[in-house]
Amino acid sequence: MPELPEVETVRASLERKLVGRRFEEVEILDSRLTRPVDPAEVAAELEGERVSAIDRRGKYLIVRFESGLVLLIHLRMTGNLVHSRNGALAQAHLRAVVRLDDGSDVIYRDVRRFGTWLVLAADEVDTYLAARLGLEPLERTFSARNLGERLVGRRVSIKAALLDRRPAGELDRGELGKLHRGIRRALEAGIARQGATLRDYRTPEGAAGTMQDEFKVYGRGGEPCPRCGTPIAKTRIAGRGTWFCPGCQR
DNA sequence: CTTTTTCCCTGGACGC
DNA sequence: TGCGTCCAGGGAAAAA
Repeated sequence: MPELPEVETVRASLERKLVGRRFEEVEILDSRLTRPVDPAEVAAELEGERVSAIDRRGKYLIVRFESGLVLLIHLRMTGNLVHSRNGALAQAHLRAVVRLDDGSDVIYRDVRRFGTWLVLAADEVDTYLAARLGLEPLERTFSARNLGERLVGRRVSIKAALLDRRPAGELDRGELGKLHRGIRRALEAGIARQGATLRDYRTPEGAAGTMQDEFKVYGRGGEPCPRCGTPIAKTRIAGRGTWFCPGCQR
């Protein structure tokens, strides 16, 4: 599933290929992608637009055009952007195709159809994202202190970052510092390895990431922990599968 | 307000 | 070989 490192990998790749290019022809084949907006309307809005920048905020890709128009893409579970110089022939689960002015194509595939494309005006983007996202974890604005501030009063576990099952609001300063550093290190390692390919994720060049090779517990229920040998346990937190070592991560 | 559950969606794994 | 069931999970929305 595309997490932040995967989305950053996609962003960096598309930035190299798309900035300065014009969207000559846009075809949206799945109406779920733009729902509730008519896909033909979105396609018509995008045609003729020239890309000025590709940014990212959280897991959102932000395609900015010279006109000020913005295309916000979220890959959700299985969304996949591929850059191709040989057309979009017979791709499975093809949901959209963008023909660029250099003759190449950006192909959007999505097995499970959770991904979204949303067109906004430039001045709407910050408001839209701010309502949905917290601080950007690799920016300077994200500090251990403001991480702590956001956890005050929260009683749920910190699973998002660490499989520590204590209430998130009870972390002291030292623990917040460790969590903060851990979040950044994990994200940076993921970006350096082009993301993790557990099943569907691929870079726009079609390559798999390698971060999954670094995972120590994910998907390894019952296997011995590589650090202490305790069998890895699986539980469910906030509706999501969660693996952890009961020896190292109590 | 916070937290939990349900929903969306498909394909792969598994049991019979 | 085939069919039913479960699971994966980001995020919105509904329920608690």
